[in-house]
Amino acid sequence: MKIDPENPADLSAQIASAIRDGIISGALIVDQRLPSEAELSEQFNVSRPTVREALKRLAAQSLIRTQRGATGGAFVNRISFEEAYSQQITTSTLLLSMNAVSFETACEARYALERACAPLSAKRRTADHLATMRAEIHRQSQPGLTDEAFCASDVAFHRALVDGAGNPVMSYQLAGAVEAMQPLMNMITFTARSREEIVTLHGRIADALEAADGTRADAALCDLERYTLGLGHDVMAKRAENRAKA
Amino acid sequence: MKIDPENPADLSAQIASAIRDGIISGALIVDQRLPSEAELSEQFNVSRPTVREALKRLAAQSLIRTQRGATGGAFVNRISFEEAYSQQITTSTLLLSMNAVSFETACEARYALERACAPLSAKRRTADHLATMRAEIHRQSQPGLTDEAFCASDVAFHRALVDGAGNPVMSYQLAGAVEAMQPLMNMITFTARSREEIVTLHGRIADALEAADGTRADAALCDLERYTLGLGHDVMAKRAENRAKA
DNA sequence: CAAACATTAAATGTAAGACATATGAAAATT
DNA sequence: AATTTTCATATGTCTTACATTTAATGTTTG
Repeated sequence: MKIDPENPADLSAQIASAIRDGIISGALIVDQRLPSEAELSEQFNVSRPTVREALKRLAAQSLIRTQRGATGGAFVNRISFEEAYSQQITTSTLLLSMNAVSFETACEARYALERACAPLSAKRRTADHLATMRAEIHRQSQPGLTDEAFCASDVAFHRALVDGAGNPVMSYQLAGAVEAMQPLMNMITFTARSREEIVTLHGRIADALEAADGTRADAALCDLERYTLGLGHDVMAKRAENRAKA
Repeated sequence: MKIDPENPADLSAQIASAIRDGIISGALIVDQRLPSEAELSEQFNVSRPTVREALKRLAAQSLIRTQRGATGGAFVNRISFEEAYSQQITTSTLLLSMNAVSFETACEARYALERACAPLSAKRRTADHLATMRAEIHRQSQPGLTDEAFCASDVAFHRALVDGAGNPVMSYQLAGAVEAMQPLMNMITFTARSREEIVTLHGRIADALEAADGTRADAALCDLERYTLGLGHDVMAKRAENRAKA
């Protein structure tokens, strides 16, 4: 693991890569302490700042954590679901916003994956999950809500649905799909009428999950997808119209 | 964006965070050049190494790329699907291996998500996707194959299935779910009998997709999930047995 | 003897200055 | 006019130094 070619380009990247491989392969165990920066710089025959750059790269991926002080150092980090969530979300969000992914494509992916959670969530959702969903539905029906707050509540509702499946791996995977849609959804101006429609559909979903009826939940999600897609189309059409005027 | 509290802890993390926010919020556009390291260090009132550590953090997330030379510098990077894939995969793999996720949980998540692709893939898969799947099935029926190679081919088969849905966002999301399972699958010793069974099930999936029959593909995936789960249980049981002996 | 306090050592965090190297653009030469 | 040379700029790296945090050690005192 501790080798380094003579290639004098991007030493810090190479070192980061070597350590990363050690972690992935299991040669470095969780909570194990890496050698100190001084020792690493000796091992790799580079200066301490170079080692530090490498360590910062790994810290950015939550692969290590550092601690100051006498017993400090860099430790292999047990990547938590929370950290993985947030990385997933930033990556997904940027991927969508930077690559001109169409509303349809993102929407299709999101609902296809979410529908995969529906039958599991119908079986396993707890009273807690249902309560969260009902609370978000109630919030969504408040008249004074801004569009952003409405979207945020929408995300919270859908997260409760996904978490109801009781499978943390699915929650993690879905985090990206659900949250990354929010910027796209934020572009939509929700009329009173459309909010009402969405609240109704959310209610149908919650009812189905409460009745442990996965099929009905799936159907409601399909309807919601269709409706959301329609809203998106309207917005895009209006934008095209405005562009034509200008 | 260019502010920094007096908190003298983790300056490089704060700077990275500030720039990251700028990218996410859209204040910094793709391909836009950041100020030079010297300028940044002046703006933030820190030294150049500190700025560099911050930039390396961002580079590790593929948020920026750097270029040497006269017109060089740090540029906001358009995160490609490829890069997002590989980040997804390392994060997912580590998350699973470090958090004692059970084989059942991972398996359930993977097949639930994969089944979400089935109906879309039945509609849209190209001849290319089918050819890849057939080729992998053929490879899987070769007798001399190692277990690792068998698993790798399995992953390739399932990726073709997922890609067949023609939705890059789904392919991205699924990359983690499918590839992160591989280390868990690699622990399984595949007998000739079990390989035969899996190849048969893969054949059924390919047939269903060729016939554009999403329902049949879904059923075959369900069977495959059940069978895989059974294999996993056998392995775990044998391990427990061996532990009891020792 | 024990507890509170001070000291110390080891590690990361930050700074400053220097040199190496890559690279595009301008200037000089043929 | 085309080619070569020079040069300025920016990143990549090294060296050295100091600041800060933190736990262990040593010391003093009740």
